[in-house]
Amino acid sequence: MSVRREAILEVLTSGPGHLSAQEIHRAAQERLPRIGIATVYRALKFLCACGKAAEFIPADGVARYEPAGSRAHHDHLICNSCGSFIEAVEPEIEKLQIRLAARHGFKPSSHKLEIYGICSRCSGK
Amino acid sequence: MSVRREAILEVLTSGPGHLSAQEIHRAAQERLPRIGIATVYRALKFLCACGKAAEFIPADGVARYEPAGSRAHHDHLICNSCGSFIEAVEPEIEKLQIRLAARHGFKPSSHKLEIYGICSRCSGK
DNA sequence: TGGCATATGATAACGATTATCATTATCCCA
DNA sequence: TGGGATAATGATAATCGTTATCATATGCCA
Ligand SMILES: [Mn+2]
Ligand SMILES: [Mn+2]
Ligand SMILES: [Zn+2]
Ligand SMILES: [Zn+2]
Repeated sequence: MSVRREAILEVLTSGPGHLSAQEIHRAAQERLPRIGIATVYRALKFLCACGKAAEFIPADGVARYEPAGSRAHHDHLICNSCGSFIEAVEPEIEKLQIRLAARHGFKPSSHKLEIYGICSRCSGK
Repeated sequence: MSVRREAILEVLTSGPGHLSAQEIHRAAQERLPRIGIATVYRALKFLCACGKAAEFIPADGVARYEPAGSRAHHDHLICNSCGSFIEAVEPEIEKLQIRLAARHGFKPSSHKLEIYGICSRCSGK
């Protein structure tokens, strides 16, 4: 773990989470002003490969990253209005997914459940 | 509906489904050799807007399209080995998703469930 | 037929990501 | 400790999917 990779992991764990590579780059530049965007992409790939970060790609096709390893799996509720990500998990859904896959002779290794809509803050309640 | 938009809709409904824009372009060129890629993108946007097609973006970030309107909602099992898309639906999951969202004060408008793994053909059974 | 809106194709532009390559930092052992 | 292998870095070019632009073509109705 080089000093930049440490810094990027620190951005992931201390920041608001669910950041894009560009956002991570901007945040990292506050500590390491000369860090390049290529280093950020390389570090993120490295951190994902060793299980310290996880990448996911929402409907706009831009990859986002969050810390992993110590954190449990979860799904995302994504607000179409403010863009915020709400983390949620429903164990029953997880179980049913496995059964659904099995019913089709499919061996699941990962899954992505994203629910798009309007968060409580944006719906003005 | 212009002749090209008809042709592209025909590609969507008659082909193997879950095609990317580039794949749709290639297929459409077999009937309309001079059709441009820009027309394909425009037609796909048009068809999605009027409910005749649906776009979804899997984990590689490349948009794929399928016919819509007459077809019911479904989720996808995506094979990491051969890239095939298996359509599946589990009504119980659909219900639980709505409850999960409600629990967070979230008003869902759409969702995407993709399960990645190995299909029965590729697992050699 | 003329006029105007829409559709089209070629191509430039764009944003995210990856590849390249020269330069630096880091590691490891004589 | 020194120096050479090795890995990491930053600048930048290249790539890929997608969108924007613009001139031309086509369709449609008065
Ligand atoms: Mn998350
Ligand atoms: Mn489908
Ligand atoms: Zn919101
Ligand atoms: Zn397969």
